[in-house]
Amino acid sequence: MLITQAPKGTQDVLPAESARWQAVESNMREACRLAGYREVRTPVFEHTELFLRSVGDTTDVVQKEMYTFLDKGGRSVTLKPEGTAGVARAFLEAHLEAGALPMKMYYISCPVFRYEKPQSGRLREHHQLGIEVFGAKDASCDAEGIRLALDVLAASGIRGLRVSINSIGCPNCRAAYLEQLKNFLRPRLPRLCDTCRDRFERNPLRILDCKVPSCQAELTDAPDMLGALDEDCAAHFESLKASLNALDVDYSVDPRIVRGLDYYTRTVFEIITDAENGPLTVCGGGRYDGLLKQLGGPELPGFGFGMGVERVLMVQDMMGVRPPEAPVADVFLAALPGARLEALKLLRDLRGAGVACDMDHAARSLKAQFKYADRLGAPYVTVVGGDELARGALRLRDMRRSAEEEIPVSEFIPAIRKKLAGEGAGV
RNA sequence: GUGGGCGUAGUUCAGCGGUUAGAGCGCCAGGUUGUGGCCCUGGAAAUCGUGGGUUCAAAUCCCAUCGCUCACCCCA
Repeated sequence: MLITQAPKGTQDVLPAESARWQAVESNMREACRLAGYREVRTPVFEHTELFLRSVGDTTDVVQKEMYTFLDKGGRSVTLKPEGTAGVARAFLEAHLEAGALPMKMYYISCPVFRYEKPQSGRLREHHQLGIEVFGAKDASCDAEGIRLALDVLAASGIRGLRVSINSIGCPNCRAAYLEQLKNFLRPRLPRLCDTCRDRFERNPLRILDCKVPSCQAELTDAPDMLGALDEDCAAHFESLKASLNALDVDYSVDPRIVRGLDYYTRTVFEIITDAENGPLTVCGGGRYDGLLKQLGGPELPGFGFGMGVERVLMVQDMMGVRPPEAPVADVFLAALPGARLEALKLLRDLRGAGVACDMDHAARSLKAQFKYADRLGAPYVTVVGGDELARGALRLRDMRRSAEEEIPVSEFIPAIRKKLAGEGAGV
């Protein structure tokens, strides 16, 4: 039994996996650079009050999933359960509304925490990539964000995802719709399932998404939100669809997309794939025009999304997308006894010339050093020492071709660089 | 929070009442005293998750507990 164990619902990213993370992250950075987003980093924890007022104090996320605790000063703080609130707070605190608007920001592999029972694709700590834009009211902003998310996924080798969009209107038309929906449901309540009856007061929109067939049967004539949008919200939704078309985004309108965070207005969307156990959302987001005002700031619109890094990697696995493994070292220096200091000097010279190289640090036999080099994936191993070194040369072994040659020390670095440059072209 | 499944070498698993608990892969060593991968030989490695109970006898049956995992809820 090990004396240590990672906390429930957490995952280590071990050296063998970290390159995959970095690849997704660099795809995000590049897409954001091209689209004029700049990185923002905010604290891992915030005042609990921030989430109560943004995410919403009646949501499941706030009511039962937050990591909330008192610090030693008696302040209630919470590990962030999502990315938007902290960025909104930072935007307001730094008075970025006084600068150029819209302000387009992104974040990379931001840890987020939710106290849930872990299962496939769901962790207590996971990481999100995302964007937040403040001060852009047009639906072209929403479409641009969705396009960006798809571009990041495509660059990460993932295709064939479904984009589902919906509009949940503004507080005015949504309130009217909810009344309409509840009036429709009230007489049918006895025939709905237990969870739906529970949802009636808490979150009636969710009932539309119930998977129980008998509930679905009751809902065939239910009013939908899209039909209840007011004029401005309907126009915004039409504009969103036109913008997505302009950006070549294939989407479908899904009136059941709701989202579990209170701050959303108008546009909500999800990017979904089919996992073994059913649909899996890899990215979700939408518009939050009332958020800054609600936090005591100016009335400025907002839009953003969060993308789950672990889920993206999961989809890559499902689709067999596996980035090629880069060797840990391009050249491994296998030192013979008595030549370790020579090897160490050569190591520094090679690195100074930009060659990734490594050597043994465990006084191992030549055989063991070769074995280690092989496991690092090193394409070249150089034997340092012995007769060759005595006459001013090094023996270079090409591990894949099992061929060896002797190179004078003075020509060694240019020679190895030339070989590696050839590799780069071939790959 | 509710409900399933599973805990046996580093790992994937077999064994499911009866001597000293096995295998594949991995690991270490040797075959090759200056050379990896393949092959051969040998070796190390398990208080059978933990605690209690039943039994002449428990990895195996029962109970509890902890852990992992999957689904619901919700979400990335």
